[in-house]
Amino acid sequence: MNSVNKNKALELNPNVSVDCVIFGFDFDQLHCLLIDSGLSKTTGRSRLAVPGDLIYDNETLDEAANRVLKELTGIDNIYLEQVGAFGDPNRMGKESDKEWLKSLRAEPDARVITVAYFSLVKMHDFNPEASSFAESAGWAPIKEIDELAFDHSQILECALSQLKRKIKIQPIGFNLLPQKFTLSQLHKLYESILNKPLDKRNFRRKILNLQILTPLNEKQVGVPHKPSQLFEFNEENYQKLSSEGFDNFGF
Amino acid sequence: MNSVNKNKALELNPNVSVDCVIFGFDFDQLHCLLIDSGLSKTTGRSRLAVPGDLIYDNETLDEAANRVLKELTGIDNIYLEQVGAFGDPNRMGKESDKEWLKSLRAEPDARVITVAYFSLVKMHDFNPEASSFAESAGWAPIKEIDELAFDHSQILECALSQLKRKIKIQPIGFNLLPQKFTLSQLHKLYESILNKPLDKRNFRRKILNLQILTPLNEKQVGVPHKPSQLFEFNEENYQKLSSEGFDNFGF
DNA sequence: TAGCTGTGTGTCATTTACACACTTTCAAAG
DNA sequence: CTTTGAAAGTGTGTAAATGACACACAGCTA
Repeated sequence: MNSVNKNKALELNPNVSVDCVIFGFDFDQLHCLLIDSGLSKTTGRSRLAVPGDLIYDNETLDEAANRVLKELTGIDNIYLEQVGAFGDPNRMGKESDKEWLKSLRAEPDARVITVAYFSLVKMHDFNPEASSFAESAGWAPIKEIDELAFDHSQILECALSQLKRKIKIQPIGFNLLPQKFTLSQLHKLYESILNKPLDKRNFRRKILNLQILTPLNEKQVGVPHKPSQLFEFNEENYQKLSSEGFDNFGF
Repeated sequence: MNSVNKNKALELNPNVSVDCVIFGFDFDQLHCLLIDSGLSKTTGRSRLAVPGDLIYDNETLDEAANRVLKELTGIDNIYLEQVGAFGDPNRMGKESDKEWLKSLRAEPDARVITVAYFSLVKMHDFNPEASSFAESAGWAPIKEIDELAFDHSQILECALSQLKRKIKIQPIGFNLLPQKFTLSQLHKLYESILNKPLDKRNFRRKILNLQILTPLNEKQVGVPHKPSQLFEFNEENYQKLSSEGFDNFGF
């Protein structure tokens, strides 16, 4: 039905979706952006899920994921990485999810394979409270996320473990921080993602040795303690480093 | 057409396939199992590809990949790991591939997303020469593989880099060797996969320190040089090690 | 001006990485 | 039977990286 249609431009593929695990950091904890089904008429409870959509037949998977992100947050050029495909035939089979699915999909019973992505956004660039998704989307601290709809708990878990692995070998964490940040903020970010304490002095030493941070002639203002040095990420040095075969932060 | 049909049991999903990059090791080089399209009637040339198939609507992605492996090699329980999804709308658009596709698929123009896997087989357990695929499947040394059909070059590259990453943090290489093997064979295997020389003594020291090899009271026989000690992989110790948080071979 | 809070810093002991060369053992050839 | 070739196996010293660890200071607030 869908797949042999020559006029593909506006055709949703009923069998393949993308789901985006969107991470954000508020200088204290790692968060994840979730959408809410609203209260179910039958169960009286609501379900939470990671945002996603079916793909169009003329877009790549990456384009579909970027589209979902753009529609939800209004932001382009978000850091995005594929996590993998999830295709259990019963992945959307929970009774409690079917009602929601019927309101979302033209073919709610279709078997859908989803391709999961994780993305990193500067949390303070996007406040769902102020967007058109105020009602249905919000940041949840990772540690407080309980069971999600469909197979999204499993997807979140995979995305998080990929993030943990990746952040140790590439400085992608900078996508979660504003352009100017302090070493303490970066330190806290690593601790939040890896979910374990890291020695402050050793952390500073390792990060600074990498030479991918540029110290600024600027300090924090308005903090009730000694203001700390601000840094920015030095992409040029990182490029140099990675072309020479850099691959380990070593935490 | 496919997706809303309730009688899914024998229904191929025309939009999703799996492709399996099958690695093998002949004690000298890393190989990959490829299938051959046969000579094209129009171009007079043949195309090589990684084996794969559309999925059935009632199987998981992992099951589909296992099925492809079983059909091709006759072997069950092959080590298998997902690489990711590949979904460029034009991934099968090369003219030279379309002829082949027409002979393979009921809907050769359908847009197909494929989920790639890599798998590791004990090469000497499976000799395609002796199988029913003698004509169309064979081992090719990785280094000699040129351009493949569809987007399979890209898939192979991703699979290989995932293998490189993975073999440094988990002893999955043992899936490529017979039960009894020598340290030199293991050494050569690592060099072949990582595509770089590794210092012999440091390699031996690191591997032996992991305590995941059991030395056998057996030596190589019939070799025209000092016969070497045989080892086998000690799964028990590995389990212990990995539950304690082992994650680095450190090459 | 006292008190609080987070910033910022150095050393040492241990571990790990790496570079490097010679002797042993066996089979095959002569 | 002796020689030869080919790969196995083994130890040490040096340099670099890592991990553990504690305290003084700056700047704000009250």
